[in-house]
Amino acid sequence: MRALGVLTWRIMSDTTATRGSYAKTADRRRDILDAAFEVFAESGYTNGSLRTVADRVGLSQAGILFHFKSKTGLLQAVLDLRDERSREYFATVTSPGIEALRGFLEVVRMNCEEPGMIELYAILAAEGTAEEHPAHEYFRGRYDWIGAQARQSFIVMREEGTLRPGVEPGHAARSMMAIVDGLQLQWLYGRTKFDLVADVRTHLQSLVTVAL
Amino acid sequence: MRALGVLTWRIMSDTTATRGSYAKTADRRRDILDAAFEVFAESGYTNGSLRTVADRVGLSQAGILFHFKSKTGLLQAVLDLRDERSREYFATVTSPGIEALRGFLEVVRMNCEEPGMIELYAILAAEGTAEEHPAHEYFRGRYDWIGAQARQSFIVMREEGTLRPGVEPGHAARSMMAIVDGLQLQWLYGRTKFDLVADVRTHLQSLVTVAL
DNA sequence: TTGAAAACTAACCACCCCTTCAGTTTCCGT
DNA sequence: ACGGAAACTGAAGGGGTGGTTAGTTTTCAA
Repeated sequence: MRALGVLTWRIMSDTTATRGSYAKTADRRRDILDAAFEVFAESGYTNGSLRTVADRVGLSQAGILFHFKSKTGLLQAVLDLRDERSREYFATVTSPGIEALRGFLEVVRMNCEEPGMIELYAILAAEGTAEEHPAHEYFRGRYDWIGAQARQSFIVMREEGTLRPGVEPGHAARSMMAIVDGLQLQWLYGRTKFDLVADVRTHLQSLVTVAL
Repeated sequence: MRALGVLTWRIMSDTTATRGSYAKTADRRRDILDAAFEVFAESGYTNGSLRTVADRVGLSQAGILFHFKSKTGLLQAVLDLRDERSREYFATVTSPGIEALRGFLEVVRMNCEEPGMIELYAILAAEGTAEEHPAHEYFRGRYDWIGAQARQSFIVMREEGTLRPGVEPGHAARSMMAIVDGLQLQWLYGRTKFDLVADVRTHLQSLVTVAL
């Protein structure tokens, strides 16, 4: 009887596995991710420490390593979470062309309302230029994806005749991303106050003939 | 006699001071600065270590702190040295206007030939967004200076009628700096090969009516 | 209510960091 | 050639890092 019970448990444990998380665990993980987002945005990945993340969320350092098995794992989770929104936003709205550009502008506007977003990407993108950096592949892929997406939009617009004459789609795509990154950096130094979204729109407007 | 001698020495030491450096010291310092330039360009300031600088130049870690009293002192020296060139270049060539823009393009071209330059500024500019960072003031001042300089040039050109109609000098200046910073970042990720100087020139050309 | 898994902590490890300092070697003016 | 300053080293101090582990508390299903 008992032996049979244990056997049943063994079998169940092999199939249904380990019992699952507690109710509040999901919230905890989210708290940790939010704190990590802040810390990485302020100090970057290498310089930001698990300890400060832990302090900020009211846990021990080992505690957060229970939820995310390593520091790089935590970074990955942060990036994945933040990617989710813009990616799903793009998935619904976008077909290549003027609408995609407007969507891009919209994403920029959204990021401006959560300044941590700008800090995080500015710092990590620079830090991630080193090939061994855990975020290197992420940003390489990101630039590839956005760049290709944008280029495709400009190509479509050229065929439609809405691309300003003489503008090369590849250059337009690169310059679009560059303007955003560069302006964000200036914005972080905060000396000169300016409307980031307006500046980006002005630049995009110089590339196309239809109103944005 | 002896007491008088000591007195004289005291007086001399007050005026002519300490004897001065050895012959090869200047070269040593230069070697250290070059190595530090490399290390900071690769890993940034916080992450780059004095030890790797020391190893690369064949000195002990304490040895390089004899020449530069602290790590931040070393960074300052690196920045000062690198600033020297472009600053003196600008001082000779520049009066605000189209010539200043051409000079700016020339500086970009120069930096492209020494890629470490691009790495260093991309990484440090992002790292330096934190207010307590030793390079923070440096970059704030740099953006201020270049931005004001550029804006002045665009204003002059507007009066000359060589600024493309509808272009606002402030936006033009910001976008000019942004394009460079942003493209440099893409260039560091190196996936897409492109001519950085050509892209910058194309952008500048979209702002003015005279050929660059 | 009980008992086992999940959640968490404290302590520790091994490593790297910048800086300081007491000595040692190298240079070089006299 | 000598003597003292400059140049440099090795070791140690004090601090912070990510990661591991043994043990404790909390949750929750049966």
